[in-house]
Amino acid sequence: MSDQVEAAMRSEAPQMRADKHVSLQTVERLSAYRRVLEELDRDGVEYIHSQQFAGLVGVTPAQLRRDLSSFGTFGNISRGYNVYQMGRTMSRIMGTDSTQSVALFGVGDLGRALLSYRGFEERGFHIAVAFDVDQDKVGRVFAGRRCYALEELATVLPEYEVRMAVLASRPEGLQALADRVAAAGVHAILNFVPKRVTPPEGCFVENTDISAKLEKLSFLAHAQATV
Amino acid sequence: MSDQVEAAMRSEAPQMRADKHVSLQTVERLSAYRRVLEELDRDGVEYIHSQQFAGLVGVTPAQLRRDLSSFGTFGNISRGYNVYQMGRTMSRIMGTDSTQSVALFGVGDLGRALLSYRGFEERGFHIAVAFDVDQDKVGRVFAGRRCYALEELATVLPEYEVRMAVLASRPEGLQALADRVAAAGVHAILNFVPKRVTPPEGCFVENTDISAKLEKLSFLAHAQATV
DNA sequence: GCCTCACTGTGAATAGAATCACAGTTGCAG
DNA sequence: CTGCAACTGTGATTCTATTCACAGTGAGGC
Repeated sequence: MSDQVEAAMRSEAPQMRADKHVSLQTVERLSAYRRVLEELDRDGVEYIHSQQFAGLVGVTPAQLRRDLSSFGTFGNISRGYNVYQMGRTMSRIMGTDSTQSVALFGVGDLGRALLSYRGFEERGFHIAVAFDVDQDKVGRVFAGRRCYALEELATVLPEYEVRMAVLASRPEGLQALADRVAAAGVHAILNFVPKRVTPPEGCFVENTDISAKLEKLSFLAHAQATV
Repeated sequence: MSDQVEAAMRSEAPQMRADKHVSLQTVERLSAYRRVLEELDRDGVEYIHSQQFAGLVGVTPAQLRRDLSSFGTFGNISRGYNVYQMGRTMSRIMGTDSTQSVALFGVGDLGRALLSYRGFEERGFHIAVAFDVDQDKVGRVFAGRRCYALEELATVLPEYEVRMAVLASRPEGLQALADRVAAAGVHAILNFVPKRVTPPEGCFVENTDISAKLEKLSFLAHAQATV
């Protein structure tokens, strides 16, 4: 298969273009696309059409094609999309084709769970280092990762080549923490703390509030019951 | 303050209406609104205008007013919104004014973290019981919650009056698991497993893929660097 | 009691995302 | 080599969400 892949890469290298603007919604679907492509590749599928592919991801074929078209042209008409090739391209687009170091802030219950969560590694992310304010935790090693004091931020982050951060700390002083992290050169923050973070200059913030998800479900279930 | 609250509840009971259709996006913002209202109440704020309120939540005042208007009329012109009253109403709308029992499926790293995560209780959710396929885990008690075998589903769920479920299992057989859970009378499923679940009949499914969030951030950070 | 001021709730306007539908292409069969 | 069948990429359209902007209203001052 490798030869075929090489051939495919030479003859069918996609016209990747750095498009003006890609919708955030499209970006969110990208990882789902990549995951399905990986599965297909594992199953030995070489080409797939938008119809079947869309079915596996759970979107309409039109939406899939539209999403892909923001990044260039991938499809080989009447053969469909080259699974391996496109998987690689997706990874390259998302910047996950090589492993990236991530720092964790807050080694509480959630933080420790994230440290032992294997899903990150599978997708090209490695939590390399942890930080906490609690002096009892500083200096200890959790799931193979050393925990530093917040004060050591500026020296430790460059050492581990960290460019992304995950926040799982207490809500108190969350914004200040985010600001410090951004100032230390981090450009993207994933926030698990149920409190709003105003994105520091030059830094993207993504909020994930798992209780909010439950609340949404609760609303839907109740609403349905009432109707 | 309690007297005032009582008075407020009597004199200013909001015109709650079961509106035809509420946008999902509105629902997602609801929990943010409620969280801010709780904070304001703790700080002793009694009334607040849409301008300041929206600022705290991070939305525009127009959007806030529009969102609220799907549920009825809350505002007291020229005094603004009654913080306590509205917080209660939000809880009632979301069905979180009384604690709800939730079942957890999969007691791996993530599952155990969720068991010890205190955030759920604070918002009216209680993980009452856990299930796992691993015979080593069945019968044990994790963070105060007993772990049952999947086979006991049908008898145990009603016992704990569970109406919502959280999935944190292996990806294998995820859809089958979701179907079984729904068949046992659960109407809402929060899925942490990075694999698509087709909602079973009469059941809502909400997917939360934390790696996907990191991938999104990675894309944004890279895109910015390229531009 | 009346006037003023500023706020809410909402119709109208805009922006944005998803879908439709088809022109253009390409592999393949004969 | 020619014609067919079916797929992609995309302009046009529809649908949905957000923002604008203002009519109507109630609290407070005088």
